Amino acid sequence: MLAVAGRCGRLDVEGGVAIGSDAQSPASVLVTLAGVIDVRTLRADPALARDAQERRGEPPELIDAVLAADESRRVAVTGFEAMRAEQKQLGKQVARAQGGRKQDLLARTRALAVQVKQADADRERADDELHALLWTLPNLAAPEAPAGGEDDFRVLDEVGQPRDFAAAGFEPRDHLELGRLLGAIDTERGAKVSGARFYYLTGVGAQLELALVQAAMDRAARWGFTPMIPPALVRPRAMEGTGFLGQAAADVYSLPADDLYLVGTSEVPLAAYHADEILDAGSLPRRYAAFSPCYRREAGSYGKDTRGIFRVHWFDKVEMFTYTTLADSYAEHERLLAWEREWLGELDLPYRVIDTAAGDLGLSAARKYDCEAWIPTQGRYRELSSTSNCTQYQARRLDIRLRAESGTQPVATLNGTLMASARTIVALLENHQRADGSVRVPALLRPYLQGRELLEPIR
RNA sequence: GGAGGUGUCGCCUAGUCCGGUCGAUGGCGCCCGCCUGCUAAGCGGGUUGAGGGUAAAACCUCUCGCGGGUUCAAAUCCCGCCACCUCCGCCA
Repeated sequence: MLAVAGRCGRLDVEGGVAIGSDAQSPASVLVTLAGVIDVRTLRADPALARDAQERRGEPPELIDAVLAADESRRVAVTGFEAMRAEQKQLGKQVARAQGGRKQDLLARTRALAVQVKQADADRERADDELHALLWTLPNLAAPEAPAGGEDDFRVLDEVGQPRDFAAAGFEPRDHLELGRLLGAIDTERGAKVSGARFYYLTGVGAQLELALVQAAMDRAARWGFTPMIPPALVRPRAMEGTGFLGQAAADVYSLPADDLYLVGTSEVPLAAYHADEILDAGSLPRRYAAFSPCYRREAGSYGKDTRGIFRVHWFDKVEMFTYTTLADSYAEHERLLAWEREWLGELDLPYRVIDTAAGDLGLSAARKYDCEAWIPTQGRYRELSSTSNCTQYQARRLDIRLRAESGTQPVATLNGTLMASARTIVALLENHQRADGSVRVPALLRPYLQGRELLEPIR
């Protein structure tokens, strides 16, 4: 749900070979792989990087362009620095010199100043060119991620049994119809006021969302996450740093008059939270759970999921986010998945877990698991939550480091949905409905709904 | 929205009027060593980050909120921006 599938991820993958999941230690492999965005590592082993690009379905030539830009940059840097050093030396002599000798020095140094300025401009241009190229590179797909595109995911697990409504003797209503019966969802007025893909949660619908949010935040806090309510409008830096202005740019709402963006997920403000900071290794992992609205333009999804509130321009979400070391990130990814599963289990929803294919990863993810809940009226599993290991990709862009004995190094960042409101409501209503249109409240939510066990149709 | 003030290496701070001797003072904290039954105190040293360079060093460059300008030379002068603080106005 987080990553909006984009153009880059759609290219056909040819010869993309996923290294089997039995590959020894994922950590040891990825320590080197994840550093690819670091030019020096890339310089040291370009073949590895080219190969990684191909597995994602991306053009490997980009790596060579980066290397060329890097070479030019180093030439420019060396040239500038040599001149600048001379200028500083002469400058010191100028300060001490007198009379004619001073005039001679000034003449030399004046000429040099022009050259230094030129060299500095060259260096800056070379720097910008390298930087621009580097920022177009996506993170490297983990060797374990299945090769291919959107449909090439691997199913890791299925939990629970989809209900047999035929056996129960009634035809399931879809969430929109249930929402009307319960007085919980109003899409007509949502469209009147804001347009297509907008809605009002009304009455018990509003209460249900608040219950879900509170239950999710309470759980996250219990698991050790620091509760957060972050800003939903951010500067370009935060958006770029998290990789959302690349392939997903068309799905981002922007406010050009104020140079701000509406976030599609609180992953953005949570990742940028520690931008430009150096964290003590001892303070990791740092875990945050944020409640925020999420805004998505859903460009390119015309005609998809147009009924109800399954795919909307705005919803609220409780998101988990972790800062940790690269070495720990793989285990943390599994932990985030485990928490997502625990949550879905407590909601009594049948779901499956998939391992997203390399070509369907967002710009910044190295690996992504989605949890998909069964939607009875659609007869299939649909994404309810998603967790990504972004390794050091976002941390490099946002300059978030950790202090270790051997200097500093980028941290690893991970994110995972705990509760995305609109879709969770869809899944709850449809899966827990009864013949009379009432809906059973899972035990976990009852304390947050005044003990109610059933949501009843109004009138 | 209006007026004023502030922004220095983890924290605090000197320097900015009068440009070069300031990559930058001092204290706290932290690290290493000495000393000491132990701890504390004391003594000596170290302690921004990044890039280039090297086998590794040496060495060089950049970094005083950010960006630009003036100058042979900018923490220091000029311009713009940002953030924070105070006061006034407005407002959920």
